[in-house]
Amino acid sequence: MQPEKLHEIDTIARFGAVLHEDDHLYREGDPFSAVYAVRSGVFKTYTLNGDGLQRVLGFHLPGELVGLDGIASNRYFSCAVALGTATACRFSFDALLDSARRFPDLQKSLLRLMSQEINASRRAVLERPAKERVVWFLLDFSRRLHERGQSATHFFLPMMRSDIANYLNITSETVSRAFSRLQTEGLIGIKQKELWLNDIPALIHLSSI
Amino acid sequence: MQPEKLHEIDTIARFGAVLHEDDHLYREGDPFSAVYAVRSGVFKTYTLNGDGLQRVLGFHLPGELVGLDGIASNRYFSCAVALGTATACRFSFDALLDSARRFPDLQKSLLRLMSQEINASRRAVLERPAKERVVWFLLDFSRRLHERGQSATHFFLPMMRSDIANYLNITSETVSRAFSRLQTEGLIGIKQKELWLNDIPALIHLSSI
DNA sequence: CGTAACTTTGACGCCCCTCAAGTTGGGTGG
DNA sequence: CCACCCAACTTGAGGGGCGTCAAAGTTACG
Repeated sequence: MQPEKLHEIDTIARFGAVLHEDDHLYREGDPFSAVYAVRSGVFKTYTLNGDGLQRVLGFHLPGELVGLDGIASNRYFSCAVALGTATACRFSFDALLDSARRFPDLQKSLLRLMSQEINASRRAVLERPAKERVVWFLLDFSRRLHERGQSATHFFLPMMRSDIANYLNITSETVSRAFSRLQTEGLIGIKQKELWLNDIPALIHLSSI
Repeated sequence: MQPEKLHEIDTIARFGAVLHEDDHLYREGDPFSAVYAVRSGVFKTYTLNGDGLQRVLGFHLPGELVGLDGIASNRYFSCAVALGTATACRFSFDALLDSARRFPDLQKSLLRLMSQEINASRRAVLERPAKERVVWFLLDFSRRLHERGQSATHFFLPMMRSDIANYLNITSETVSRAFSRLQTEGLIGIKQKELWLNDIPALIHLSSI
């Protein structure tokens, strides 16, 4: 959103407490009353299928909005959990709607944000082979970190391999094998959760998204 | 949306001409100025990838809204084409936004519609085996027809096998084999584009969505 | 009736899932 | 501080589902 609107937003925002690993912003089925803007750290959103297993919907960095999926049924459609220490800013949805009515720019921003989610490129990548999905994930994460002033070539992956795998709809073994292969090819370096992207152009060529 | 709001909507709606097979409501990249409500017939939405191939995003029945994806970038993100004779109702987006400001219920309806698209169950089904995808497609189409007063057990599929396949991210051969298998199992009957669902409970059990 | 587009069916191969075993690293308690 | 434990990660072997390729069957339309 535009910086000149931030003072408007502040009037309806309530800052939440500091969250730690496994703390939830909200859970699937909770009554919907607010959306949250990530302020620091990384959040994971997921739903639970019939067997109680997670289906990872996304990883959310500072500045991104979570909870919009609750609009549809007045209950949250997903769970949002902190991956490590994190903070988020709460926006009462009723107040946000009211402001949106009075400020057309805010209304448009809200609609634009939701429209972007509908068009999300993640859907396209789920139709590609496993290796391309993994490369796309790394490039997407890198780009979003870079947009927030962090290094695009050296960063940490706060989530487990199984979360990445679940998000990309492949198995953690396949993610592991893809990482290993990319490392022996020299395109990335990886040590635990620490990651280097050595040849972003080559990676972009590989992902072809 | 609520019937009691329809007279409001009519004031901003402009009825378009009758469309025929292959006529487009809009094309990817066109400047975004309006959304469309399907009034009769079926529309297909799709994007074009780098090689000029289609990627089918959805099939849209009377009462459903298409074109919302254009909000994100002020240009349509997809193409919308009629599958046979069809009509659609045009809503100027600026007028719609203005009305949404004055009528909170309309604002909420719009947001709810978009939120539903974000949560669309289609995403979940793309993570299932081919046969389940096909069964889900049939059940989804059947349900939506039934909600519009048509038969849930006997109907026509206006799209080609390759469109169904593309939509479900499998090949048309796999769709064909799934149809054949379901027919020999007695769960469906299929002759050209004419379809019977003989055992919906069994099909629901198969799709497990 | 002929042609082109669509659909169906079969054979084959590869990618990725499953299953299994081994390795690594962080956390805990003695 | 060290030994232990458990979760997470890595690596390998084997199998099955689905894509690819090919060919025959079917329908629409001139």
